[in-house]
Amino acid sequence: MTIKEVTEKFNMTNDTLRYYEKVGLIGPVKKNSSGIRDYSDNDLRRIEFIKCMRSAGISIEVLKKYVDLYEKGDSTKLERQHLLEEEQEKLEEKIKTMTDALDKLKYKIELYKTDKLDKYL
Amino acid sequence: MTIKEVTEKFNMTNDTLRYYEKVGLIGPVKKNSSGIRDYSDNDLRRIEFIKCMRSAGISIEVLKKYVDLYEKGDSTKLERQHLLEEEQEKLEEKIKTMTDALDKLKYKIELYKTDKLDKYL
DNA sequence: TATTGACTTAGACTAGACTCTAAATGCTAT
DNA sequence: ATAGCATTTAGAGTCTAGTCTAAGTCAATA
Repeated sequence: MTIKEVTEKFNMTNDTLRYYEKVGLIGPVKKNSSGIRDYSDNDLRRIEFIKCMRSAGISIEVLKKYVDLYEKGDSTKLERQHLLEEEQEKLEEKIKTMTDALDKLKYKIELYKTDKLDKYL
Repeated sequence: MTIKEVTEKFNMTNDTLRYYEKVGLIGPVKKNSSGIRDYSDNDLRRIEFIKCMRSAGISIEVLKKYVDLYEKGDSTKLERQHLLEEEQEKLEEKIKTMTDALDKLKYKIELYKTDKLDKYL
């Protein structure tokens, strides 16, 4: 699959794809005889995972660490699990923070709708 | 209230407080005869709101827009309401995105725990 | 009175994650 | 075979949201 097709499939730019490859999140992607990338199913699987985790705000640094552990083989399984568990906790906290903010936002909007706004921001 | 007390109350740095003031999110904060900031209750209320919205990822640009509308007076009420409603939608989407990612993360962790991990990242 | 520590400013710097540029090469359609 | 679009690289530039630095002022204390 060409880079163009990948960008369309996952709705991301080719710059981002090459950037992820450069920092080692994916690939190195196989290239054909004239040097053009040909993404494998495995590459696509990774990109999907990475994209999903990035959209949740997990940093490239953490993802890189996970990928590196994966590359080291089975002996890193437990460490990988712990890394994911830590990220799970962080993510749960973030969702909670955002849900709290959402509630406040909704409350404020309700004040606007019912014209019960006080004098404060 | 001094800047120090505010940083402690809201657990943020004085740099951030002065930065928010510089870009017009709060204040200008009243200063005493020797030029030192004395935050009012109103300032504190704003800081709390701003901090909460920032923690949910709402950009400084958007918050600045909201503050500017507020400063313009009652005639901007409807516009402010719409702005908040837009942010509410964005926030709900973000929370959904993150919840989806969290589910995938949990599933993956479950694979680790039950040793049912496949050969992929 | 001298020092210490909090506060002030303007402005430079940083981190993270892209995003863009330039220059070269490749592919495809006319 | 040539126009025109896609792809490649290395490396520079951008954006957001702070964070840090330097140089200075001020109040309280030893």
